[in-house]
Parts: sequence; C-alpha cells; structure tokens
Amino acid sequence: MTLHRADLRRPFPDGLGQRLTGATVTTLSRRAKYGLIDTDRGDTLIFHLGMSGRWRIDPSEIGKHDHFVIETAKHRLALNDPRRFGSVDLVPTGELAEWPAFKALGPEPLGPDFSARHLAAAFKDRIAPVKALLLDQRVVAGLGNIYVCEALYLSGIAPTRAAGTITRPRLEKLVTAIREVLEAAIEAGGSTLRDYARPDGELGYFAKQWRVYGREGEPCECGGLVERRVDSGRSTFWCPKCQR
DNA sequence: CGTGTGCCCTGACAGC
DNA sequence: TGCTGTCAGGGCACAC
Repeated sequence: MTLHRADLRRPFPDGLGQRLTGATVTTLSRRAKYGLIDTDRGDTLIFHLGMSGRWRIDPSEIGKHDHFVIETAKHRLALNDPRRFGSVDLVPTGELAEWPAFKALGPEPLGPDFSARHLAAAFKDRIAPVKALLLDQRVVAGLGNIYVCEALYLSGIAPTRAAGTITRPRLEKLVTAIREVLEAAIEAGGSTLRDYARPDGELGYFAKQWRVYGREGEPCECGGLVERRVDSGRSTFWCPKCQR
C-alpha cells in the first residue's frame, strides 16, 4: 500500500499501511455513495469517490492523481481523484453503524424501507425545497444532483416546492420515479458527464436518456422549455410547465 | 433545530 | 496558440 499524498478531503487515517498490509479482503459492499471493503483484521475501508474519483485497475503507470495505491495478490488498484473531493477512512467493522456519516443515513432508495410513508414523515412540516431534501443523505441515501432532477421531472414535482406541501399520491409517484431512474441508470451503466467511465473503460450511457438534466432551452414533451436554475452553486434543470 | 450559502480542487471546454 | 471565464456526479462548515 502506498500513499502519494497526505490527504484527500481529509487526512488519510493513521496506521492505514499497518492495518491493511497482509490483510485479506473478505467482503465488498456499498452504503449510500460510499464503497466498503472489509478485511479479516476486523477493519472496514470506506471510500468515497467525490465528484471525480475512480479506481484504476492495473494502471500501466502511476499518474499524478493516483493518490492511494493498494497491491493485492493479483492486482494493483489506484484511487485516482483529480479534484480530491473523495475520502478514505478505516473503521472497525463493528463500529460502522456508529460512524458519523452512516449514523443518520436514510434508507437505500432501492431497498424495502424507502416508501411514500417514509418521505411523508421526513418531509412533514418542512418548508425547504423538495430538491434540497432529496439530496440530503439523511432523508434518502445515495441520490445525487442528476437523478434528483430526473426523478422530480418524471413525477411532475417542481424542485422548488416546499417538501411538506406535497400530497401523499404525489409522494407515491416520486418514490416510483426515483426507483425507475436509478434502475434505468444502473441498467445503462451509469451517467457520463465529461469523463466518467465504467471500470472496463467504457462510458456510461444513461446520459443519453436524461430528460431534463443538461437540456436547458430544449423543448419538453409538454411544449414548454426546460429551464436551469442555480442554488448555492448547483444546477437544477426542470420544466416549469409540467412540474408543479 | 432548519435553512441557505459558499468553499474545497482540478480539468475540460468555450470564446476571444 | 494561449489566455480567461464558467462549469462540474458531493459534502460539509458556517451563519442566521
């Protein structure tokens, strides 16, 4: 294991090398936008790819942004992250549930605990825009900017709408739309924006299926035009005519 | 507590 | 061919 700098979003954990060297990987999994690698030493390596991170498998050479490199028996894995918005943490597996970023995490959107009932409870009395709450990982875990825009479009809900004012039938539609968007994206191999690639190097083709994201000024099926707005530096794309 | 803003950082791209 | 400005899949600290 080699570190090529001292930190990403935050410093790499102390003792990373000693705790990983010689360990055997027992399980690979995911929670929200974090990847989890369990070892037989009782530790879990938690990584987040941020906006620009990727794992490079057996790279021909170690590049400028290959910050963290793991050698396994068969492969070399390089965590490459130009913007360094990603993170690496090492936590005892038994303490994962108490890990700060996981403790308050909402349900997985494709799991059994995500429902209109859950959203109704999370949105109750909230005046914040529904888009902001869907991006809040404590409400639902793992949705990002693109998929939230797409799901709100599919369910006909304006991103600016106060979350607590959405009726139950429309929350049902929203839950369905979120699942549909995620399943379609997974099926297509992810979303390509600029340079995202799948582990095999192929691009993710879900971008071609975006209905509103990145389509400012283009016509919606309803005859309206897709608009873009920016809130605290992040873009929202939506059709004001069919999203209310 | 809930809400909204701005920053972390680099690279790609458009326009001049 | 540079240069400059804008924008980007996320998360979190901070102010009110």
